[in-house]
Amino acid sequence: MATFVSMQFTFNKKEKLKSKKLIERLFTEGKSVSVYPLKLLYLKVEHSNDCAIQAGVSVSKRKFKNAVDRNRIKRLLREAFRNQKHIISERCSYKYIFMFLYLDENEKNYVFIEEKMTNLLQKFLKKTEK
RNA sequence: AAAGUAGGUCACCUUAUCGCCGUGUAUCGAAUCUUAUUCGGUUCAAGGAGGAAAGUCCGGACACCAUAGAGUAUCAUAGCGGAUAACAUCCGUCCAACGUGAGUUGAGGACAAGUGCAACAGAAAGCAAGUACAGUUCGGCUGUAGUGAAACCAGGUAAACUCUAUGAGGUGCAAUGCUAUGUAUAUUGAAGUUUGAGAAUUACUCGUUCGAUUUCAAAGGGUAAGCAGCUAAAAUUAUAAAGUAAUUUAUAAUUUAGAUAAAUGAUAAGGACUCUGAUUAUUUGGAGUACAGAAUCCGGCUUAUGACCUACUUUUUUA
Repeated sequence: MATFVSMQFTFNKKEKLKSKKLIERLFTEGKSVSVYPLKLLYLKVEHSNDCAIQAGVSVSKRKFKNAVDRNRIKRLLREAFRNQKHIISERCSYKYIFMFLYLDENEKNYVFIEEKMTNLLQKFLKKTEK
């Protein structure tokens, strides 16, 4: 049981959204939830591998000009999702693909982003359970 | 001390917890034709962005295209000598310009091959003229004066055309090869008929290669799937020798990222440094720690940028 709990905080290659086809579908057909400055695009998928959720992260080039800043935001988002994803994985029965977008133009600290991530995921659950 | 010139070094550190990436070891499970291989999980171990990784501006390595051949055009380079795989880079040196100086910069081949251009002044700086005076063989023939750096025959200018010498085939790792899935019709090969519309090759010309249609056979568009290419190299460090130096040679040691919506992170505590407020002569509060992220790999150039060190120059002060 202890191993199961520790596994919840991982975010390895399998859980990353990689297929370009799926990403394109997500952007065209996906629905969205947002808690500023975060936005979540999601799509229910039939065929997938073992993991319940595949997630990706995206930061626009217009808002953050330098690659260093973009990387920084992506890492923060990924970290926040990694720590909070148990909210979803415990209660969600379908398979989804996710894409997180960052909308603000300024960099925020980790505590702020993690808080927003929690709110966002709870909002997502409420919306899908209805 | 201030202002400057040249060169070099480092790129905040430590610990804990939770994660990411590939590698290796051990182990567990599954698959296959063999005690071996492949795939997946777990444990442990050692590693995991830069001096510019950036701009993509030069030069190579490497790969493919088979005429990549000849000529023209185009582009690049340009004192002299050297280094290098190569260069528009680097080193030495001469000359010129700038700076009080340490130094910096150079777009430094040729104008007796031809063509073009030239502010102001001047009648005129080529194609058209011409002022004054003097001489005269009476011909706008000769001389002098006036303008100007230069005046009718020479000079300046090649970040003007041009000439000279040297060099350059094209496209780029989304190259290219293999594997998987698997179908319209372009493709390839062979044979028959046809002898020419056209296509490809570097911008053009020549040259070269292909060719229109029918039948048969093979393979294949695309899917940005997977694997290889993919990191051990013009490598790094140390010592010695040669050379003014760039650099070269020899010996020894070391192994140093390989991701692909793209890993190299997050949090906490402590320390270091900088700025700053208070207090005061050692404490304490706050803020900050530049520029910036590998994407086939090297050598440069350019741009961005924090701190420190060394040598030198000028000025001022003191002795």
